[in-house]
Parts: sequence; C-alpha cells; structure tokens
Amino acid sequence: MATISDVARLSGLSRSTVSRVLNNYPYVSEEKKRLVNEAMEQLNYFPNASAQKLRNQKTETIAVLIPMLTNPFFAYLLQGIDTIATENGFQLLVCQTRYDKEKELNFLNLLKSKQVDGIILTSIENSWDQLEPFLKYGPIVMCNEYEKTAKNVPSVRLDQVYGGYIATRHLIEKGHSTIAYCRGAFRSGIASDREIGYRLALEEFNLPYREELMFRAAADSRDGEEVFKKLMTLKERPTGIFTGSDQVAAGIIKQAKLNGIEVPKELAVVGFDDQPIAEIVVPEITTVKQPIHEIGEKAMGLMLNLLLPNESDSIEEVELQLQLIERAST
Amino acid sequence: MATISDVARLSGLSRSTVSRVLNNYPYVSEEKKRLVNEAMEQLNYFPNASAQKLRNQKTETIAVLIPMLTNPFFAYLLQGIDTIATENGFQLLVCQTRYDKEKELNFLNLLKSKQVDGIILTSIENSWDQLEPFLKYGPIVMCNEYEKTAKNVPSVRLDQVYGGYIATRHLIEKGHSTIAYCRGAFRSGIASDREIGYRLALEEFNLPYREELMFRAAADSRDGEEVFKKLMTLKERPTGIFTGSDQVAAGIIKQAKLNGIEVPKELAVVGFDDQPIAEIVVPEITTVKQPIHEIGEKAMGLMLNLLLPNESDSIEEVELQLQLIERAST
DNA sequence: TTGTAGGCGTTATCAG
DNA sequence: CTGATAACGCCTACAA
Repeated sequence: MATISDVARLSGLSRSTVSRVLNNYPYVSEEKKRLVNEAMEQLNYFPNASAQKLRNQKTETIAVLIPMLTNPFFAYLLQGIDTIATENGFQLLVCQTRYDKEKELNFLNLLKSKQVDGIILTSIENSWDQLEPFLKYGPIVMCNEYEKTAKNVPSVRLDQVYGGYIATRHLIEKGHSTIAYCRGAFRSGIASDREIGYRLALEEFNLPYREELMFRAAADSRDGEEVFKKLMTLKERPTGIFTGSDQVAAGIIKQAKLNGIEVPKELAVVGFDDQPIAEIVVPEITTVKQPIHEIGEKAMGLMLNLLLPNESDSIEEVELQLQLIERAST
Repeated sequence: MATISDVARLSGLSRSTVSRVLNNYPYVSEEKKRLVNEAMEQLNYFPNASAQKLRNQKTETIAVLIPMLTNPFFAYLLQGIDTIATENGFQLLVCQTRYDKEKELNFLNLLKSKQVDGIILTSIENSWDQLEPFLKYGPIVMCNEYEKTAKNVPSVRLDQVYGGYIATRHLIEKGHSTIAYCRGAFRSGIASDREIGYRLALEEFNLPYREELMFRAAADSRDGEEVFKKLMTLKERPTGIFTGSDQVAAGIIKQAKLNGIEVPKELAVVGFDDQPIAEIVVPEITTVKQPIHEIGEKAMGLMLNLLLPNESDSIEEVELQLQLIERAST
C-alpha cells in the first residue's frame, strides 16, 4: 500500500500538504488540492489507521462488553448501540464475556492499551471495586445491568424494582395469589431488584412470600421448560409465574401446552423485555416491555457525551421507563 | 499512561530490553527480566496497541460483515466465528451492513486502511466484481452466502440446492402436491439455490411449478404472518409450505393457529436453519438444519489458515452438510 | 499558502 | 546478553 510519502512524491508536494488535503484543512489552494487528489487516486492511497490512531491518540472505537451474542436481548441492545455509533463514525469492538469474570477484566485492558476510546458495559461479572480502577484510563458507561454502589459511572437506568412490582401486581389483580418468580442464574442486580418489586407487590396485597416459589434458571427457553417441570412437582402449585425474560416464559408456555395445562386459565405467565418471541408464541406473552434498542442508543449517546465534551451539558444519567404489556398469557 | 521509555528509565535499562521482556525473547537474563517486570508493575505499564500495530503491520483483528445482528441466524454465526477467533487471540470488528451495498463497500476499506487483517463475509450485497478487487489488500473469506462466479475465494459452503430439495421432497412424501416456497426478499444466491432444489423435487415427482406459489418475504416472523394471510387468499391453497427460515415458519404457524387452520393437518410447514425457535413453537417446526455455529467456526478457521501459513496445508474450502429434522409441523 | 522537522510508542537490525 | 538507532505512517507546530 502506498503511503502519504508516495502521494507527496508523485504530486510533487510535501507530506504536510497531502495531510492537509486529507483532513480538509482550510488553507490549501485548489490547484494543489487537485494535484494531491489525483495522486491519491492514481496510487489508490488509503491512510493507515494504526498510524493515525497512534498519532491522534484516539481510535474512534468503542468496546461493548456483552455476555452472550446469541441472547436476543443483547443482540438488540448491541444494535441500538451500533446505530448511534455508526451515525457518529464510531466502530464497535464486540467483546463476549460469556459470563466470565476474568474475560471481563481482560477486556477492560483495551482501555489501557488505548485500543478503544471507551467501554460500554451491558453486564457486570466482577464486583464494582474490581472495575472502578479502570475509570482512570477512559470513560466507561453502563447500561442494562448496574451497580448501586457505583455512584460515579454514567449509566442508563431502568427501575427494575418497579418492573418486578407491576408484573406481580398484574398477576395479583388477575386473581392469583400463589405466584412464582423465576430469575436468571447469574449474579445480577437486575434480578434482585425485580425480586424486591415482586415482594413489594405481595406485601401490598398481604400475600405471603414463599421460598419454594423462587426459581433460579439461566436465561433461555430450555431453562423455562425445566422450570415448568419443577413447578409441576410442587404440592401447592402456583397459578401465576413471573419470569426474567420472554425466552423463559416461552419455554414454560410450551411445556404447559405439551402437558395439557392451559395458559392462562390454569397457569398465567408474565415475561420480561417484550422481545419478538413474545408475539410469536400462542398465546402471546404478557410482558414488561423494556425499550431495548433505546437503552443501547442512550448508552452510546452518553459515551459520545463523554468523548466529545463540546456538547455543553454532559448528561451523566438517563432514566427510561418500563411498561406492562398485557397479552393473552395472563 | 506510561510508555516503554518510562519503564526503561525506571528499570535502568534500554527500551530494547524492555521490549524483549515484553515479547518473551529468549536471551534476557533473569535478573534484568525481574527488574523490568518490577518497573512495569510499578508504572502500571501496558503496551500501546496502535504503536504495536503500526510497527508490526498486523492487527490481530478480523472484520465480520453481517447484515443484521438481530437476526438470530447471524448472531449464532458470529458466535461461531468469535469462538475460534478468541481461542487464537483475535478480535472481531463487527460491521452491520443492514443489507446496504454502500456500507458493505465502505467496510471493505478496513482492509486498505490496515485496520483489520482480514474480512469474513456472511452475505453479499454487491456483485462479486465489486468486491473482488479488495482481495489485493488482504484475505477475504466467505461463509453462508456465496457467489458461484467467485472461484478464488476460500469459503464455507453448504449445498443449498440439496437443502431446498430435501425440504420439498419431504413435503411431497408427506402427501402434499400443492407446495409453496417462501424465500427472503433480498438478492441471494442461497435463496435461488434452494428454489432450484424445490423445483428439482417437484419435477422428480411430476408436480407442476406454479408462479403464484412463490413468495418473497424478508426474514422474520412478521413477514411469515403476512405470507400466511396471502396464502389464504389463493384460489387453490397450498397444503404445504417451505420457508427460508424458522422465523418465517413460526410466523406462519402462529397465524394458522389464530385462524383455525390446523398445522400440520391442513397446512404443513418446513422451516430452515434449526434455530431454537423451531423447538419453542408448538407444534415444533420441521426444518433443514444448518450447523450454524460450525459454519462460523470453519470460516474463522479458514481465515486463520490464510493468516498463519505455517499450518502446511492451507485448506481453501469447507463443505458442510444440511440435514432434514422432522418435527410436528409436517 | 506551503515545507521542514519532530514525535506518537513499538520493535527489528546491527553492533558490541 | 544488551543497547543505540532507524523505521512503521501520520499529524502539527513552527518557520518561511
């Protein structure tokens, strides 16, 4: 590949001038500009990105840490992030942690090696103390998952306590008094918050909290199927269940159908997220809608704010709303 | 951030020696090694990636061009690629083309700017003539989508003609004689090949090919629902339908249920891919299984072969098998 | 408006 | 085994 020197040589000008044309500097005569452009054309010149990054000390690249690409929730989140990133000329380095603490920690080094200008966290595997020190090396933005103790990190928040509350209350209002809660298997402030909301609703309606109605599954439909089976073994079977994702809800509904349990008559199911699958399954799934794409957009927006401090007011926090969508599964 | 010079200074050695320690060179005395490591520790040193890339002329990064992250097929493909990439210390730059020719072309410039060592294409928006010239600048590997005219590109292939054939034959053997085919909306050699297979099967069993049974939808369940509605308006309704993805199949099945059409008795449905959704929906979807994760793994494997020519034999082509999975929807 | 020179942080070559 | 030096390709004072 040709370098800037080749272009300079061919056009009979200096490297500086070529660079100026390249970067649209104001004071270059049309004449030389033409010359340079011709030379670039002829040599099929393209600037070397590593050289630019080294020189400019920035990369226009953001690392996005994601547990699992195949979890549709994260795919949508990523797409939201990508939308805003692309609009602003940023690239995304996608980093799958696979729910692994060590991997997560390694990826944070991307900041130290200046391979990326910032990092967006969509989950947290380590405790915040572990991650905090990396703030020294560049901006970190959190979305989806969050840490209450982390005061100084810009983040996109949703009131997950409220989410758990409205889901549970909805079931209660539908006449259910024995309601299970099925959360993810991993360490998660989100899941815990929703559980708080779940309990809040129970309390409000004077319903007892019962340990045997709590399930910890991972996040997919197969886990949902397992949960259903366990449900069937309980002495006192719940008539309603609130789950951490639509995938899990779908798995439960599937097994219910296969076992002749009618949804929602015999078992009412509430999902979470409002992913496409919520509307594919029959009956469609009542769910707590998260504006997933928007969460991603806002997160990347926060990142840009930190990176380009020209936009006067640097918003450091965004709050988005959860919303119950009632469908046929309750 | 500290640089290699800082480490050199603090340890009282030269930059060369520091660099040698950094890169595990053989001939460094244990003594100095210790000194260097201490200094690095103390300064919290981390090598600058851009400088290394500039110097070494390689990036250990691969760009993966993908139409849409939220299409689960591509999410799984990407995860397959990521698995092998990670194992070998490579990073992935994820590039969404959103089915846009121009975006695709722009991403290819990553090769010219040496931002990545290679590119994996999971779809093709432009004609191959447009893309071919970029081969000069680095390796390109194709998986999933392919171009028959592209002789000289390593690729992971699946016999999509066969896929279309076995799906259609299966429906015929189930007793259907009016069979629809529903493909994606975009330009695609895959979809065309499957159509060839579809026709082959019809011919073999002396069934007529009929234009009105061909549908062009995009790729998701909502499109499937639309297709179902169109199906219902036909004078002579098909009793079997073969679709380009499990998503579309799921959409069709959903609308069938909602409209009191029994699957498979009144309408048999065959999907494609064998994605998780194929087993979530009731009835479960008969489908042509693609080893999606493996396709991704093999593609990245081919890329590594091109990049690290030490592995004597450079395999330039991988062929994987499609397989019909019979489930309750047929 | 243009050119010269120096440095961004590494690593490879060569000499010692 | 270790150190000096040049070079990777680009950008930006500074000088002209």
